[in-house]
Amino acid sequence: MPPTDTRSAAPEARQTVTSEAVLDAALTLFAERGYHGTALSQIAERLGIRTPSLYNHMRSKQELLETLVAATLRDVLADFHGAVADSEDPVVQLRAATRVYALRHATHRREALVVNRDTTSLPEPALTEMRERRREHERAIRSIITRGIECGAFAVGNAGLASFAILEMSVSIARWFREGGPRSAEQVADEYAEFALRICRYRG
Amino acid sequence: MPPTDTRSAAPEARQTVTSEAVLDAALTLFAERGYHGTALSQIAERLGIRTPSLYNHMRSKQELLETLVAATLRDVLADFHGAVADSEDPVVQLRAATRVYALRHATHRREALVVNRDTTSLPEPALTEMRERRREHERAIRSIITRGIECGAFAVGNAGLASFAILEMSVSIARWFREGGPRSAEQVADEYAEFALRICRYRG
DNA sequence: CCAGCTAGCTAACGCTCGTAAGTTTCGCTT
DNA sequence: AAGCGAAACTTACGAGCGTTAGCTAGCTGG
Repeated sequence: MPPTDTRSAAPEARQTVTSEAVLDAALTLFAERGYHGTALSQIAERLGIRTPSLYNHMRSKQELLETLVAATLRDVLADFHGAVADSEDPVVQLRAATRVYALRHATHRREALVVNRDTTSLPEPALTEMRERRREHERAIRSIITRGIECGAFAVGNAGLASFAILEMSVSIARWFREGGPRSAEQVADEYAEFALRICRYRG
Repeated sequence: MPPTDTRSAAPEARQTVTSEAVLDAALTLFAERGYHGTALSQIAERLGIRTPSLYNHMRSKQELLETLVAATLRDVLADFHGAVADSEDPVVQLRAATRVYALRHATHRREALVVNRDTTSLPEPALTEMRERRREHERAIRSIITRGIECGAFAVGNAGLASFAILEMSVSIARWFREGGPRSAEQVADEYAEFALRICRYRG
């Protein structure tokens, strides 16, 4: 990720901005103030260019949001499928799935904040598509819990309720986690994976 | 709560809007599209009046948000203090505190969504004040957990992590709960209170 | 060494926003 | 019946938004 120094002190080099840098700046500001609370002028300022120059690297403000959300949800699902591939055991799978999900929310805080706050601001074809991806993830977690109940590993009244609770407590890590704080992202993720199993009443 | 019929079919009565109705309309729209995503014209339209007429019932758009957030956080803290007053037992207190918090998020979904999404859009004196109230709540939950660990009722690695997880999984109820769905608000609240104790590893 | 592409720039657009000022309408009280 | 006040209205403003058009400078490849 290129931080793209807001202003190069030396005037010798023609500074140029990549579309990755635009996405990165947009990501930071959307996470901070929300999509509607962020003006393109603020993104441009952060990159050291004028507002219209942004259009050399993007098609529209909405496209920025769409790209960010789509990429994030794609990565989340990829994480998930990678995590549950190693085993068929619901206990192992739920621990691994929660771990990668929690870990992602600690290490990709901005993405998580934007997805959770501003997905609803997407234009309609994309909105439904993105909601479907989230639902797919939720259903997958739920089915792990259901299988765990069936085989006696879990004891929880309602798999849906548990899956919501597990996912959303993990999401919230993005709100308070700070890199360089008392706990590493991995430690937090391990702890949350444990919480997930406790919610499902696995006596580990 | 006065729903204030958007348009009275009968033209006989001079329809008049109260400031409670304005707050209610703002609450609905802020919850739906976010503070920055909502225009005063939309609030006015929902009330069947013209935009400038809103100023007979409020001072500014920001004041609307401030009022809504302040009232909600006040009620949350009142709920909490009412819930933990009955007992000194950390197990009983954590169950009761989680129950009322979860219940509030099921029964006051709009308020919860606005507080969680748009508190950061508040102007600076209010922002710090509101953050302080949330922190106060979080500290109170954490201290219950810490006391539970000390007396051996709970076994959890870190009280802070657990309190975050418990609070945030409850907050998210506002995102999916629907009145008239398969489970009542009370049932969900009870289940979540149980989740909280499981996270803290109380073998109930 | 020049042509062309890239990525800046300025200027300007049309629109919407929040808000202010002043006016009209209408029900209630006296 | 008159008058007052509340709450609606119209009109208008200045600012800021996202976006377009057209121009310019500089690096790159032939």
